[in-house]
Amino acid sequence: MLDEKLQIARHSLAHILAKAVKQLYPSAKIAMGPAIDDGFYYDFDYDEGFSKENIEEIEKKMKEILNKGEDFIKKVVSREEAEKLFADEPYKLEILKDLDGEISVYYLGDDFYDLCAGPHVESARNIQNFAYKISKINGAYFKGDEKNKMLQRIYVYAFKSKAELNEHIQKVEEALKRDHNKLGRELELFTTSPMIGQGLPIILPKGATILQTLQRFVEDEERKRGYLLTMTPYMTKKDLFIVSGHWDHYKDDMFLLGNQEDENCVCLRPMTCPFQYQAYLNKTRSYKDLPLRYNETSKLFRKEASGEMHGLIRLSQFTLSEGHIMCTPEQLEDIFEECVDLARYMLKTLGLYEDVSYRFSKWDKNNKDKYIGSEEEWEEVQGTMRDILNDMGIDYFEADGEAAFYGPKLDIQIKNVYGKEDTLITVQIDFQSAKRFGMEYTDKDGEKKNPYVVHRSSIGCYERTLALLIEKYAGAFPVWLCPTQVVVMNVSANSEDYAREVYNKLYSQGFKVELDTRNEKIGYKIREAVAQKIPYLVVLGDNEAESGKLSIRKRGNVQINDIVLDDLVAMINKDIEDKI
RNA sequence: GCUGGUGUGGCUCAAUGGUAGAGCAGCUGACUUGUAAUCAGCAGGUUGAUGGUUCGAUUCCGUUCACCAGCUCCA
Repeated sequence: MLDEKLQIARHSLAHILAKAVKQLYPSAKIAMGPAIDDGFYYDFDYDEGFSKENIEEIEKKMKEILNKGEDFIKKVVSREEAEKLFADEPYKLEILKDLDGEISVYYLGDDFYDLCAGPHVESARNIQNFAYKISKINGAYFKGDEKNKMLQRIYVYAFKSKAELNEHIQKVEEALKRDHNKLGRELELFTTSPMIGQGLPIILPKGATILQTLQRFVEDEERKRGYLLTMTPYMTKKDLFIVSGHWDHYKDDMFLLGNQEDENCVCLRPMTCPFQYQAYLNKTRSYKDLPLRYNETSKLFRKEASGEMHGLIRLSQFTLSEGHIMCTPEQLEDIFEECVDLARYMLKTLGLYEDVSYRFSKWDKNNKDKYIGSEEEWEEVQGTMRDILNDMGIDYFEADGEAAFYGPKLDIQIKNVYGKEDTLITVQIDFQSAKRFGMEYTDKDGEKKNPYVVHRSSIGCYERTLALLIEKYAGAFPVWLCPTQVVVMNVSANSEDYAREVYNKLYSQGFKVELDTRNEKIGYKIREAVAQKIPYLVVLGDNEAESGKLSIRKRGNVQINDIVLDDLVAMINKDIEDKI
């Protein structure tokens, strides 16, 4: 829970910022400035843009204003008065239009006032001890609408004390060291190429090894849970997506081969759903066949806006642990729970369970064009979903306008090191597709009925998951996921044969092991292995060669001398079995 | 897509209008060394690309591509 008083103080500081900017740059127009998790921001329309020098001026001016200790004085005004007061502030007038009820203006001294509902601290004196620092300045659309003008958003960290501020700044710096985009490249997990283009990373051998381990794990677990694996095409005639509704609702996000008007136009698939429906349609289904669980490790292709793609989080081509379950209405709740259970099992195994939040993503009834199905149907299925979520005791938050075009979703959300939230896993109820594709089952009573379709991912997008794992573990992955679990190295040429022998034994145990015989660079190669976060280094010299034992260095700088190979094998196996 | 930033060998960084340079990594040879650096040598760059200004551009300007953050959109 956010500290309400703290948020009021931060929001009050936002007005101090606005006043400072207005005094320094009178031509700047003010928009709005709410409190956020680590401070506040304020949006300005200032065509010159704010420079680095401006930042210092602004911070200094804020201090000056704070030191005056003026009171925040509220005045309730009529709409006409407000329009007069803000005649020169077009964004305030725009905001005014959306207001109904009491219109309040807050004064801070004689020379500054702002249209704001409040609440604020009583006086700037109350927040004089706050520590703040402008963290970044970025563009942001007025009212979050890309059709509106892009304004300059000044983000400011704000905390009760200098110590808290510094602690936060340090925390942010530490977090950024785990940035998957930097670390993932350093650890040689992936790279990108300008010749290939945006959103199309090259997964390097170490990254590929991790993804392979993950994929095998996921597919094995899904099989245990009753899923049937499909392998469906990467592309299709557009007919498939016309029936599914994607052609109308998703065409702009698809890669199309050939002229889209042409009958032979081919689409690269942005999702696997309708392909698996065709598998369902392969023969007549009875209620006895349900639930029918299909899974597929799918390569998907989505045309994203150029500014959207980054690192391994948002890609043009990505791999989804995708699945669809066809079930009867009676089975829906159990199936939904089973999907959430699978997702949670995956999160626990990966160590991400504590890091996620649950979003109940609903449609936007003011934007019906974006969806298929009637209002009654939407309200009904969302009601069903809410009941299930409540029955499960999931602590979720609701979000309007985040549903898929065919149904509501439970999105499992996670934040990256920048605090940006993305969907990791999703479970969706689809009440439309079966009808559209004529998917039926013969029920006990002999009636043909449409099944529900539950769309779900089990670890979500593999690339994105890898990104979050890099950040979670700062590259020091759990041993079962490590692309290199053991490095064997020799101190001098004398011990090279022994190192080879140990390497071969470990290799034959199935471990991911590397041999490094550049003994003339022993210091360097150890540092290199440490930097690569290798779980086990086996360093061998004359002593070990003679005794037939091993000296190892475990990740975290734990030195263990004179153990036998079987001990090491047991240690690694235990790590692998424990997963985390 | 929009706003802003960045782009010099594999990596970390120099050079700022005047012949692109260093350390590490790599390769060759010597050394055989026990946890932050053994020695010597070699090789590696149309300074992301492209157009312009200039006697001369890595440096200034335009365009473009890529990377990063934010907004918008989304797995």
